[in-house]
Amino acid sequence: MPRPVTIQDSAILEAARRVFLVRGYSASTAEIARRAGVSEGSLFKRFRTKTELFLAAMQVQSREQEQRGLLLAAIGQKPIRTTLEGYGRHLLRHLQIVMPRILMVTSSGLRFARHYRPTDCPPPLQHVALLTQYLRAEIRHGRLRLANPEMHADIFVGALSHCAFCETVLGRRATSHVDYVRTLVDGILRAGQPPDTRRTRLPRTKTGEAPK
Amino acid sequence: MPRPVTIQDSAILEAARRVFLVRGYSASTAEIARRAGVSEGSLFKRFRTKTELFLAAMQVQSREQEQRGLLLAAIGQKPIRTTLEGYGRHLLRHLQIVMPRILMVTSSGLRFARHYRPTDCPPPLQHVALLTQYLRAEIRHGRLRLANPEMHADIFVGALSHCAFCETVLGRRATSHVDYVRTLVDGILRAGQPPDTRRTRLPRTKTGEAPK
Amino acid sequence: MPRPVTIQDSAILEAARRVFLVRGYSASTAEIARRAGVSEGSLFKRFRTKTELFLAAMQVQSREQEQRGLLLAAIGQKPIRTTLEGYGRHLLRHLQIVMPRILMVTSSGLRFARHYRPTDCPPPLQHVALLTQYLRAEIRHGRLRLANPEMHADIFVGALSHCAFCETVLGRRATSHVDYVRTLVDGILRAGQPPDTRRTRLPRTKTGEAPK
Amino acid sequence: MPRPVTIQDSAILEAARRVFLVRGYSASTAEIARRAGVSEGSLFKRFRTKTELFLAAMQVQSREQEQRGLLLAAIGQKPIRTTLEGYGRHLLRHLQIVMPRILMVTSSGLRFARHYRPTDCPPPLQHVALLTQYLRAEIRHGRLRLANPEMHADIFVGALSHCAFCETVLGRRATSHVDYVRTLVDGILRAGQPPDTRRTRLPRTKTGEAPK
DNA sequence: GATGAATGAGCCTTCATTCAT
DNA sequence: AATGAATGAAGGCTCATTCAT
Repeated sequence: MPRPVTIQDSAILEAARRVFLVRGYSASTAEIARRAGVSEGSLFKRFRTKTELFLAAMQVQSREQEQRGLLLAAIGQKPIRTTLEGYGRHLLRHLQIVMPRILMVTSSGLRFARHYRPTDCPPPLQHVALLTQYLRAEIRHGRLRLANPEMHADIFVGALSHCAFCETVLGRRATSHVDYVRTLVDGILRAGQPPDTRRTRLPRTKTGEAPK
Repeated sequence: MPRPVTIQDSAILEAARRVFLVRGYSASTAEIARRAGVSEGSLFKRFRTKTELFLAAMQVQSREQEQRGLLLAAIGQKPIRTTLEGYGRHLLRHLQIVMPRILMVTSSGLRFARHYRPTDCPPPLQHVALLTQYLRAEIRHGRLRLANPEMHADIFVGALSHCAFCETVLGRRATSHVDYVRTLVDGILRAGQPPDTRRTRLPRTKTGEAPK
Repeated sequence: MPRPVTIQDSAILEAARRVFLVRGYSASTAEIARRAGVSEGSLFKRFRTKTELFLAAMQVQSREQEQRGLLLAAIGQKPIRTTLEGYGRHLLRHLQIVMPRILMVTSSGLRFARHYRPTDCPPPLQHVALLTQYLRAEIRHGRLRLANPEMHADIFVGALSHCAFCETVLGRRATSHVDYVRTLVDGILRAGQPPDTRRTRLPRTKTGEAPK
Repeated sequence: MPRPVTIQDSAILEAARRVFLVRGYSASTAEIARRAGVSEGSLFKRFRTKTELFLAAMQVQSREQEQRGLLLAAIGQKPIRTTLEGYGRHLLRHLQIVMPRILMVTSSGLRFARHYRPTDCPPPLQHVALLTQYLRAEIRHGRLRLANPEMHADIFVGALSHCAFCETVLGRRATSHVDYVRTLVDGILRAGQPPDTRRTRLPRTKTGEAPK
């Protein structure tokens, strides 16, 4: 009757995460073991190699499927603004967690591709794809008018991603996330209107004309 | 009278850059020396420390001041669309170079703060500040109408930054940069129109209303 | 439950001593590890630094307190000659061990002061102090007559120290230690007699007179 | 017509000496060159190897022959006390210079023997030999009575050597050199008197009897 | 003759990994 | 299962020495 396992993988992974995110991939396994309150031997019983541990620690276990369900369920039902703002705020929180880890993996010298199954679409693009799917559906329902939904999805995700990126690289910043997301949603809702209409409101001769 | 210098710092830095950007900060100085066709000893004659070499290699020598001049000179003169698209394309090219290096430095485990003067505005925010300055000026000239120029500048820079970020993390991608920038510029030019006005043009019953 | 310790610090120290005493401080840790039959890694698990190892190896664990007790217990009891000769022989043996190490540490380039507490009396002077204390006590007991006990103690220790020094620098030598010590003791015992008295016993016209 | 030599060996040697005596044999040739105000190239033009430079710097160019002449000339002429004190003071000054170098060479890992021509008698012993020769001569002249002149010479040189040794190892010290030498000379002059004579002055039963 | 740029061997030290208990 | 002692393969860095000018 073997002795039961007393060391939780989660404890190791959390310690590894804390250490790797501060010291980079070059952090030593010794420090991680110490932080996890575990012997180095145990570490390597669970993760055969440092790289394996690193990738596991940087892996994100998220409830993305759930959010995906919520977004798709809102199609044609809930107000677009409300839906997009809710999704945007969720996505930003998610990216705040994911971003430092992506940075770490990318710059570890390990190829990013190996981190995710090669068949999967890589995470940032997944969000763009999902949002595009939503926007297209709303367009089909006639609730939204957009010439290029994929581009807009990309800009929307991109801005949030950039926000998370800056916070990761520079530390906290002052901008209100709620306002930030709202402005992004405004951009999408406004895009339905043809720019020509608006242009009449500004001095015709000087501004905003497309280059010939 | 001593033997003339035959090893250029630039050659070392270029080799270091190539190696570091692929293998990360953990890349060995031996490999860098080999790539530069130089002895390890010479490496350390020029850069006393691996860290020093790393930071020097990741440093960006850019002609940002020049672009800054171009942008500010266009105020009230050149068409806004042309100016913004030109600036956007330039910024994207710049970010493609800068992004991988920022990533590397951030996640090297070296403390970022030590290597940039804390009084300086950090690079990504500099671009936002410059663009905001431009947008405000055009608004003052009555050539543009924007409720929140800073936010828009942030979204503009953010989207480009994200674009560069994705390319860095995932590798090349297909999207046309020209189109991408144009869509972003559209967003800014369109933003002058109040969303309320537009909303009346879409079927009332389906869009943007508060959830029942 | 972990693997039991199989490498004794003493084994490492002994090997280090052998190597350092022959090759000097510049001896390589690799050679020491080889001599100790141990991996270099293990070396640095025990001694964090080459310097630390060096100083530990040069440290002397001696039973000086014991000898101190013996000497002081003899005051007023055992014959002075016997006591001094015994102490002298012991001191010489001790110095033969200490001398090469002092030499090594002194000229290693490491600053001596950092490794001995500045409040402590440095080792060679400790012996002088102890012997002086003994001589003074015997003088107080009326068993010895000496104008300058400290000077005599210094000469006594000095001669033995020099003996050990020569052996260290030149290698073994022939002189009988027993005779050497006896002569030194003679010097102290004889010193009680004023030189003037003695001088009369030698042919007046030839010795020690001031030059005409 | 070759360009004349502008760098003096003596300047290099002096710099080397200063550096080696402080930093030990591990001192770098770069530092020595810098201290000497000379390029590393020039250093190695003069001394083919670091070891060669080291040994040359530690070599002593002294006027020992001169002192030898003075001492031997005094035989049977000048008062013994005056002669011995003069010689002692000279020897001490000499040893203060020689001692640190002997320490350095001994602990450099280079074999001491190689430093001096193997046919020569090593320096400390040379002094003992010379002094012995002098004492024997004075004994033959009937100006001195000593059972064991070699032993006394050895003690005399040894005490001075020890004095220099302590100063080298510990730094300056307070003892008056003049007094120190005088006491040593006293020891030799006194030794002529048989210890038995003196013993009568002390309580017979307790002190100083030779062990049976 | 003098210089200092260039080198490569080797040093101290770290660290991922294994292994005996 | 869990420990931590032990290891050996690098890694960063230094330095004596050479060489083109």
